[in-house]
Amino acid sequence: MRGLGYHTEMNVRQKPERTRLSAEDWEDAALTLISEQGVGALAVEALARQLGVTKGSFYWHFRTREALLQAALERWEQYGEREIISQIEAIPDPRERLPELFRRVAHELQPHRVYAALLKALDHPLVVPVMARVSKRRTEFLHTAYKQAGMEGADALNRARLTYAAYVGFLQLNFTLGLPRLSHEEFDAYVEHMIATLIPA
Amino acid sequence: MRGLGYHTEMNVRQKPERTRLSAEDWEDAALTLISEQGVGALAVEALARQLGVTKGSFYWHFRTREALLQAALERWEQYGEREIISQIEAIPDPRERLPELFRRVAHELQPHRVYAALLKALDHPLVVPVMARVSKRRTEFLHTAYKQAGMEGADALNRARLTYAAYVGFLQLNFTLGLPRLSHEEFDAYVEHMIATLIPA
DNA sequence: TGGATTCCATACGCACGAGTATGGAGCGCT
DNA sequence: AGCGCTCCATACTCGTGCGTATGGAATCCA
Repeated sequence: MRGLGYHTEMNVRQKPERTRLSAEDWEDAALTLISEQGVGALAVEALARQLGVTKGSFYWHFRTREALLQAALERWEQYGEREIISQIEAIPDPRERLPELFRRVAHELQPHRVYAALLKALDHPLVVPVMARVSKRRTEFLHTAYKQAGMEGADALNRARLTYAAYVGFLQLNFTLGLPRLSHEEFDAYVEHMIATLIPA
Repeated sequence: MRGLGYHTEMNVRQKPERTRLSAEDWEDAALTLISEQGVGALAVEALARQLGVTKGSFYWHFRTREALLQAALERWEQYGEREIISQIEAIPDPRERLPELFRRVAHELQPHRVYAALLKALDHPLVVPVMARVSKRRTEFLHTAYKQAGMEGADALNRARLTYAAYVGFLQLNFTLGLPRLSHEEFDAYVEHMIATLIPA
């Protein structure tokens, strides 16, 4: 569990072994709370209870609640890139990158929980620019991937937009809306259908 | 403006000509407020100010704030279907229905404001079942449309899911995130690209 | 070991928004 | 005219959650 990936040290979130807390501990706890309960549930006293301390601790590390949100979002944004992108870029054949990307993203649902939670928190002014940057970068990544796969300029860009929109919409519909409880086989079939229709042969 | 479509009477939202209010007036005002400011901004005193009355009026028509939300959502759900669907079903050639649907949906952005606002309010327990029902119906409509266009059973269903996910994601990315400020020409090109890739030739 | 610094607890104040109580103005009906 | 019902205003209570003030414990360092 806890399988996100923030925090540099292991052995976090163990109830008895709590000594002193750092700002990063609060940010990590905030991110896990967001991924489980949404941004709206981010309250300082609730977080403090969960960490076994009181508000007094919090307001030593952060000036305000918004400051924590800001820091947590920044942390998430900086951490979240790098991994999958570099893995995909390591694939030699450009025409194999997109299908592989689709399949990997589809089978690692855990890292998308925060993104999905942030998606339904687009009311908040602080998350909008973060999501805008992240979505822009990912769409650009898809854009170059489609170009490397042999598509023309304008088509590659629109295909990238369409692909990312499908990703976002899928998260909303199946993750947070839990719409058509897909079985494992149905889900795989859906992914393969996506690959077949969105990726040029 | 105000161009949604609730309320049976015309002449609503005129400041001086206010006599007595009905429950429907509150529901309509709630929906317009939601489409402009989001569900989180739905406060009874704010609504009352906007309608030129006080809370005393509100709590005569509704037992609680949640009751208003519930009623407004119900109203929106019942009103919002019928129109476009029946228009599309009137098109004789089944293979022309999907492109026409895409183009019509793309050029009537106004009715999607509420849906987009509800999309970023999926935290709230009351909106989840409503959005689930609406999304389910629309996806099923797409499913039959794809079958009528000549696709096989499983492919038609997955294509319908993919299409609707792209729609939802587009709303999130461009509407609420305002991501790549598309010009009118770019937007049309994107829609045509969608038609070309998602609809079988 | 004593002092400075870091981290945390306790106890407040305060704003905001939902819900309640109660009385009053307007209209229909006889 | 008088009564009753509908709709609304005013003035509260109350819970919740942010932020503050201040003192105490733990840790580091000279």
